[in-house]
Amino acid sequence: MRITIREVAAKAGVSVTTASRALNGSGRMLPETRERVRAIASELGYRPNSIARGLVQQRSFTFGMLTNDTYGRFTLPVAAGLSEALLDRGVSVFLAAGKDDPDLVRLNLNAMEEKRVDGLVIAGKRIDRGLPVELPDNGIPTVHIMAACPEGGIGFAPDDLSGAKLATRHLIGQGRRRIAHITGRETFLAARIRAEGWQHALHEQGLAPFGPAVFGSWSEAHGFETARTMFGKNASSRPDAVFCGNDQIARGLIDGLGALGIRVPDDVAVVGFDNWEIFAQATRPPLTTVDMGLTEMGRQAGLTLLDLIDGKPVEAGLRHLPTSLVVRLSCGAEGAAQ
Amino acid sequence: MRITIREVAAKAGVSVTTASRALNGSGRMLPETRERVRAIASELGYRPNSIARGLVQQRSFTFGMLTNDTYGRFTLPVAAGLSEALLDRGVSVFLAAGKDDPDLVRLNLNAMEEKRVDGLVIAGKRIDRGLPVELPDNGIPTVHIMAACPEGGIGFAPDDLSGAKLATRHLIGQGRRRIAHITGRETFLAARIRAEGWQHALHEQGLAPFGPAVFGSWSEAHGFETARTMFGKNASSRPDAVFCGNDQIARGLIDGLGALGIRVPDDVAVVGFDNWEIFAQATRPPLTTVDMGLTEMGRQAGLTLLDLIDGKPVEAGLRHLPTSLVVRLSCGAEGAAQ
DNA sequence: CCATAATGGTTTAACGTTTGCGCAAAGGCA
DNA sequence: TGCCTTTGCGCAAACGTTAAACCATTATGG
Repeated sequence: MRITIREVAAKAGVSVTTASRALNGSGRMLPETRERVRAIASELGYRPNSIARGLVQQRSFTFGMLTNDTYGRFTLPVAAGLSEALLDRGVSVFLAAGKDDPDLVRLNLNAMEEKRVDGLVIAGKRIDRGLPVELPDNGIPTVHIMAACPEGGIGFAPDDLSGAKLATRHLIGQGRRRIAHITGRETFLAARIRAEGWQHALHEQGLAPFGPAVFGSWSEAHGFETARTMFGKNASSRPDAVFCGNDQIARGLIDGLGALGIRVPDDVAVVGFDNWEIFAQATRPPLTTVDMGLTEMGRQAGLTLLDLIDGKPVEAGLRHLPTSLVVRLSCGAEGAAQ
Repeated sequence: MRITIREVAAKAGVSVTTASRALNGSGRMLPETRERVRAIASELGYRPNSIARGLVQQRSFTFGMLTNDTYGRFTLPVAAGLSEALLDRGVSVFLAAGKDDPDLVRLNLNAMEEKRVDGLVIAGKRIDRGLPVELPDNGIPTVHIMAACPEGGIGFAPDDLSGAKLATRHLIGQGRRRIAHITGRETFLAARIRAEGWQHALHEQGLAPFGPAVFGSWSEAHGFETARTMFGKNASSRPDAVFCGNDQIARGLIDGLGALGIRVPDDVAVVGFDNWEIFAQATRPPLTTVDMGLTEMGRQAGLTLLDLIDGKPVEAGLRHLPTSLVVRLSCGAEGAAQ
């Protein structure tokens, strides 16, 4: 049996209450008493029982994170930021990676309700789709990350618009003028917004988009194929840079260009989106790309949830977190980071 | 305030005790009474408070998973299997993705102790390294997944040996005879074992390994470079197949071969290891690779932990779980799955 | 010197469950 | 009838902690 506060109190010769207060830094008592209790607690290896505390305080010091991202590409950075922000507040995070099966989601949601999580993070893969389940209003403070955020809810998403502008402007800054855009399915809001950012940044400088945005799947295959269709023609009618909607498309494009004997970044500069590090770094050449700040997003979501629980005023709505450009070699910049 | 069992009992006109027993299917009572209580509970939307139950039963119905895999490539499939196996037993899983910082690990470990997790899963990236922290003997049942397993502990790992044999035999079955092996750092036990499996499978058929195993980093770059060194010579002294130690090396190799004008699978068949799906599928051609059964590993770890907690006899030691070959196109097989 | 406040605690109740034990009523058996 | 068993349920304690209320003692202010 683990050691309880009762035994600490007994050994210290004080009441359980006093021991509790000594350890929590609350109440009034002789500094000497507090120290004695603490010394004995650590000597005995006492660990407060978070469950018992939870029962009386009506809090579990526990958050739940529900996601449908099976590969963990988005989930894990978010979860890492979340955990990290909560660690020193004593809050742990349940992770339920539940695919898109409504029944599974519901079961997980149930489990979290029974566990009395203090807060809920709904994390998705796209900003215009929510869970495959109507979230019952269970009174649990909730934030949404990269997932559709219901009316009056609180959401976090990357600022796709300025991310796209960042990438495009950088290409312009590198002297590129004929900048194309290859991206994912037009049904994705993110794809439409990024395309819009690309156009904005170009118009800003009096440049015209190089053709319409090429929508397609979010896959390498799409990038690879588009290399052929876009660069197959005579060299004079080719773009000198491409901003891609994600890193996979960018990589497919680069590989496709390689197959056509077109050099990156010499002939064509390429910028991706997502900064999926393990992937972007391995691209040849390493991929310049827009970082969505997922870890920071997780951190902020955690802090916001804490505020919400503490009853602090929290503004509803969607927060677009700043993105940043990670410059590697595919854009032709000098002195790029590896 | 959430609705408690007290209110259910009151509305059903029974004592709290009877209500509890009705809902848990324990005790003796009129079937009619049991049904009435249950109906009222669901009508009221009653959710048992897992915290209160945990306090009296001295269990939290909670596992902790500690990992140092930042990308989630291994962690998320394992976590998915774990959660899934535990869901219908009412157990949820805390995830702490803690890099390799000893202090962070210790903090997370502390948090889990205070949360009174019933079981602990230590998940790593390699089978010959454990946590950067000496695990205190806190009496919490623990299993290790893809991480060094202390004396007398319980561990799960892919069967690297037979996985490597599987891959190599498949290449032999495709008519390949000059089979090379490119893999990761020799300091990794997994690299040495896979190399051994490769040799075994060849000797089995009276074939000699094509040169020594080429150890290096676990990266695409290593595969890409080795394409040059291994295939740069005259065509007669080239392998006709390569078994790679992971999917990244395989992909690097394939890309490198492409750059040399060597066709996969026509000239050289390639098999990887890991079945990192999103990656293997996007390789051109799609990568035949060894699946480590990570999800199944998570599931088994969960079930084992449950047995351990229930006091059932569980044999100590490392369990090597079967791997399977996922045949795509890079090995030249007919009728391969996409 | 009295009223009041501060100090350093303790006592007691509470959080929402489960569970060992008790107990009345009904049934079975000789 | 008398005794034992079964049925159906309630009482009360327990899990480990926090927190509101209380209390005796000592210090403070006018």
